[in-house]
Amino acid sequence: MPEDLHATKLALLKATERLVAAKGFEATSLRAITAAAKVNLAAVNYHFSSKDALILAMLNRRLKPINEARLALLDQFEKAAGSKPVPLEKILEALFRPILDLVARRSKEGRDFLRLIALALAEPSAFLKPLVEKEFSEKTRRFHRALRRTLPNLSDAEAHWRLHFAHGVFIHTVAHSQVLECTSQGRCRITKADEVLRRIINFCAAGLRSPA
Amino acid sequence: MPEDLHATKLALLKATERLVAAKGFEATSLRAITAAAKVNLAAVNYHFSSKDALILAMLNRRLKPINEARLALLDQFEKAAGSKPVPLEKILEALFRPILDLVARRSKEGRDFLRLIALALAEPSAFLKPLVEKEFSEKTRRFHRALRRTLPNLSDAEAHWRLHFAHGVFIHTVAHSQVLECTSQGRCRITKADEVLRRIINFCAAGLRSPA
DNA sequence: TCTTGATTCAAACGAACGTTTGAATTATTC
DNA sequence: GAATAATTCAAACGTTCGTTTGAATCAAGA
Repeated sequence: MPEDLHATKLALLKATERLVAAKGFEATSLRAITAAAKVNLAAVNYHFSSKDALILAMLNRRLKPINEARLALLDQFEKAAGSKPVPLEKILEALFRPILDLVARRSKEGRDFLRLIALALAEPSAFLKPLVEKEFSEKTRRFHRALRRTLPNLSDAEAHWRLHFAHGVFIHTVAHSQVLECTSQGRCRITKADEVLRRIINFCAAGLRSPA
Repeated sequence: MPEDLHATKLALLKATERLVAAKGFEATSLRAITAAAKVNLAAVNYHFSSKDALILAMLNRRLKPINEARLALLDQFEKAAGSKPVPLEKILEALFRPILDLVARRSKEGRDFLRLIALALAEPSAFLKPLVEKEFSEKTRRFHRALRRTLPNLSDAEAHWRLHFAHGVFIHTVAHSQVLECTSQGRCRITKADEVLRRIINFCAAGLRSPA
């Protein structure tokens, strides 16, 4: 069943990704998308039934494999740790590496995707809520559990707060990297995934370990 | 010159703040704004000349006093420190307290404003760029300098990275607090400004102090 | 080859948008 | 209190939007 290989659908998903990242959800028209994808205007409603469904499909196409990779990495680190808790730095690596790898592997598409996450989080429009909540709640639960095993002196609430903080570091850093490039006058750039990962993990690990 | 006291302009600014925070920039129409403000549709173009200018005015109305308060606090702490560097926690307090105080003082309006910052950061539309860059670059420069005095072992670039991280913690935490409330199943709430401030400062200070 | 289903296409639909207009109304000044 | 400026108002402008339609085109299976 080569549903996703269908040339028209794929072209639409890619064009949507690029244009929405550049212009935002509402400001990107179906006419612009179909023109960029070189397909007919009616193709969107034919293949996806609506603009909202197209955008959801576009976000899901990237989100799903990334969240699977995150949980797979966490699984792997948990197995490697045996009965012991997973080292804090490994938990953070499982959380952040899949997205940063996407940036490194396919620079333009990866960056676009990060902008889209920031957009989706900020966008108050209702149709994105289910996706954001589903995406966040399940993943957060798993990582919250691992974190409490590794840092047992953290209370349940404190672990939630700090995981939220760590997420903030990561999302803000990668989604608004142009602000950093601007304020640092080009001295700081998000190019090498491993270097950025190391900096972020270093910062977050210290914050997470901080005594109350 | 009671420009800002003009009832129509003020009603428009307030209604814009509320509606844009709830719906986003593009999804909020002038018809919805003028209806909520109980003024005529043409009042926007008469008083602000365009929708974009209205939104910029609305953002500036909140941003300006907050950035002034941030720099004033930093000044105050620098004076108090005399010739010594400002304590790290004081730098962070100067950076974060003015916004959190707005949340505490006027809960609804403060929260709306934080959503607006996240929206403005994520929004790729061009007309916001000058405001965001102006807002960030000047303030960041002052705080970057103070940070390097307090943590002299931090390289110039490292200080930029970590200040960016700290900003991420703060903005993400307050702008997307509903995600935290959701994933923690209501156990974590952004209500008491002082408690949130303490948690954020504690996390960020540890991250900033972390050895390379 | 003919038929059937899937896909593409040009064209149009109604709705909503930001903005403009010019007259009506209100406030200010002399 | 008349004259002048500032503001409000209802109505309309032209544009763009997401979606729908029905015919044209394509791809196989019988």
